[in-house]
Amino acid sequence: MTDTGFDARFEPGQADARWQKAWDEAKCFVADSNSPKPKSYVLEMFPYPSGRIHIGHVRNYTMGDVLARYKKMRGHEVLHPMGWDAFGMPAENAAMEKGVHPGGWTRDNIANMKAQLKRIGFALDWTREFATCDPEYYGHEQALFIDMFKAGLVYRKESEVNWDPVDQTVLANEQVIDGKGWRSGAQIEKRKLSQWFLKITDFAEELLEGLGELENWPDKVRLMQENWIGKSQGLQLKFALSDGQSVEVYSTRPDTIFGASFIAVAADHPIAQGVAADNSAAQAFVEKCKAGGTTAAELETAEKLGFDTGITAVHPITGADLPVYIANFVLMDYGTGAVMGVPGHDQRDFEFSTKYGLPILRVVAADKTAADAPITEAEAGDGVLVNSAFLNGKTVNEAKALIVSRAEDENWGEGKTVWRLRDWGVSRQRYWGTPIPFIHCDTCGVVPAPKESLPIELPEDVDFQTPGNPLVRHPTWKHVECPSCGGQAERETDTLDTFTNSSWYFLRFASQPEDRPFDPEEVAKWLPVEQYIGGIEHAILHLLYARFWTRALKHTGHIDVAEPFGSLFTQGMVTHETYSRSAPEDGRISYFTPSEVERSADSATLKSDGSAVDVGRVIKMSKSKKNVVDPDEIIASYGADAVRWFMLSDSPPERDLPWSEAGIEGCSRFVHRLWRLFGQFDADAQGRDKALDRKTHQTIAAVAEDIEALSFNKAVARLYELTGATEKATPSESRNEAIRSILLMSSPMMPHLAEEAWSKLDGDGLAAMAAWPDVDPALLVDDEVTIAIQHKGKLRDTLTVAKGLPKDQMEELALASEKVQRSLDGAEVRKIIVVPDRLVNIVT
RNA sequence: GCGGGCGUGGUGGAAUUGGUAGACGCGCGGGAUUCAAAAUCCCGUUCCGAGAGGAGUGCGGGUUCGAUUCCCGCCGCCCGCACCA
Repeated sequence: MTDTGFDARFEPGQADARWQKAWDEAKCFVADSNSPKPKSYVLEMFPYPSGRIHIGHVRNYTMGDVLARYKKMRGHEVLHPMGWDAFGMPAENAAMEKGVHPGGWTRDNIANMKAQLKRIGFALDWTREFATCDPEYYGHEQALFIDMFKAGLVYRKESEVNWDPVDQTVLANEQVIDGKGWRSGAQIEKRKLSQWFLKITDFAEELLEGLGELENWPDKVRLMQENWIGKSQGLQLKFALSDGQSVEVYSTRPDTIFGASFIAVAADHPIAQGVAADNSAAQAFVEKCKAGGTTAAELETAEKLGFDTGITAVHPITGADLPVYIANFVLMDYGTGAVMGVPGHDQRDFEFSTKYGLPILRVVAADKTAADAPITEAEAGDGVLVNSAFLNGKTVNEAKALIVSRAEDENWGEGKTVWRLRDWGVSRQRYWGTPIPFIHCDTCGVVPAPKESLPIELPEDVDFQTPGNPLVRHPTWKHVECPSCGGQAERETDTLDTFTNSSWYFLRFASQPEDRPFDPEEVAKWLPVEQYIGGIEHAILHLLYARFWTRALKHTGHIDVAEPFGSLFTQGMVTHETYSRSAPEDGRISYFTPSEVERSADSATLKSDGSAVDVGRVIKMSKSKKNVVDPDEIIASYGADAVRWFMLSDSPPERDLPWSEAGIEGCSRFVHRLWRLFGQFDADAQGRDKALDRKTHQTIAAVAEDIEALSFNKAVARLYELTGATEKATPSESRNEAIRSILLMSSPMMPHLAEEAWSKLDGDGLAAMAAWPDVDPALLVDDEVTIAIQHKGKLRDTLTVAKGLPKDQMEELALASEKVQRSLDGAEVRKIIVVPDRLVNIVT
């Protein structure tokens, strides 16, 4: 055997850094938009610079990296960029807790995390890196925001926030715990502020329609967005009130109008406000509704409460009087802020009616004879109308249409399309975000900042020792001349929701001119993103906002792309079991990190004292439960390739990946096993090995398919199989070809190992630039197949037969089987089902 | 509460479109090598059963010659719910 110069062991400690440097120097991963090659834009959701790369990031970026490297091997010009979603609350929290500046804290974090990413060997085009907190980025965002304003997509309106009366500050939903401020513990109030909104509802129809074209998005994400947009057809109808006014309600079930037993309005509905003005009990109830959380989840899980206003509404058909309630579960933002309560056929209305003793009527039943069946829970299903005068016997859909046309004829209501989607409130009363580029002038009103004045940069000299927004307190920052009249005016002190930063960053990656947000021609070259990868937690908000911005920018003439992400993949979380002990005195639980614990197959002990700890469930890694592993530590122990391989193996990428020490060790063993196999390349070997050739080519085709489908776990399993088969084979040209193919196929996944072996085997240039191995189609098909012989649906025997064997011969062979005859035991054969190349099922 | 998803050995999972359940990895058991260990290699490993055979994909039903796959009803866990990113 020729000496290939392989060292006894692969040393990731030395090889990793060496090859990372080589890729940098060769500018391997810098994307060239002028290249004639087909273009692939591979993008993973960029991270928030929290300080350390999390193992979940590693998984996300490894998947993208494999695809990017694979595409390159297939001859594509690949854009695989990275940047930082750098605005957000954690930086302000750090500023408050540690007295550091949010900007400095963020930039330090970015430097650390970038170094971590580099150590994993990602094929990223770092020349396009930016952070959203760079004035060069958010200045362009300000310009885009002004353009949207000019296009009529931006407006201001009153909207509620969580107000902490002690800290005198606005809190995010996650900072409100059980209705109390997270720091102050004070009862949170809802307070109305004038805030900025983007008219995403103008695009509701388009965003809904567009989902139909996103064939390479997971169905679940499309469905979630569809439900979120929530298009519904219903009836908006007017009820005359006993106090001489009227109330408009919206219902998606107008067919159940004969079952209405009350009207309910939101606490901030004008009718509720009117009643509260001169009724202290009503006032108290409205106040009560204002306390507590603003989130939909809280509203809907809260006990359904109502206040009887004493006003009654006249049923437009029966003329009956219905009581009007103020209710805590009615949302002012949806429909008209008032509903008709039909307890028989809506669960919330049912609970409400049960509580307040209101009549519960059946107006829909399975059939006419069930008209008087008692109602024990709300029945929202289909059926025929009963107890409903002229609607009796009609189906739900027929009844809906009849009621709408009658309402329109008689002029008390009209059919209407209503969307659940609300306009996007982008105002944040915080420092660390994009300043909203507007100026408030007493004379001219709210005017956009001149484009020449952009970027409007955040002031550096701010203090976080006093609660509230530092931009408001800053001595000079907000004072400016009105661009319109030149008089004294003030800057807007609200900043933009950080979701706006992530709504167009993928365009900035595609091109980065200084004087414009992006170059439309470059955008046209790269967009849509060929493969976007990120967490399922972004299924609705981020992805919908990014789709909206893209469409809005098309509308304003900036670009000619409607959908930013051609193909979407949502990956699962990385999980780990937890280690804890509860203190005997007070039962307080303290958690331990995996590195503090010695874990064997059936026990877990704390390294420091050698006694047992409790092993908890496998859950998402979180700092509070300490079930985290640090990428740096494991890379130092096992090398980048073992970590990358672990990220790809076993668990399907869309599912959660449980981290385990044993698993990473297994991966590390495989890295070294491959190294040994690569070292067995024998330049003097002669002859072909037909079976191995077939296996090699089948694997190349299958791995390519798996990578393109992002089924990395399957690609990994196939590489294990081929590795096993190759190890067992005797030296031959075929075996050398198998080794070379394994090397190239493993290159996107374990690039450092591949590069090291490639150089030893005198490969041309860098493995990262090599081509994917070719497949001989003739070797893909087997000429024999194993078929199953079943009797009564149970497996009795298997036979190896020539592929494409005619049905009657398969049947004959099946009946000839001794095992089958024993199972049949002389029973009469009634039917034989034959599936070519698969099975024969004998029915007796 | 509402919307969406997931559930297969000790364990992560595989299984064309309804067609041999458990590929491949981890762990575990046995063996080889070694002064010894590490590393490596070989064999075995769903459960019950000596075997023949039987049972088995969260639970309970259904459709089918045949169901992990399709349908209905439950249970458990996870994600989102508009100011976390």
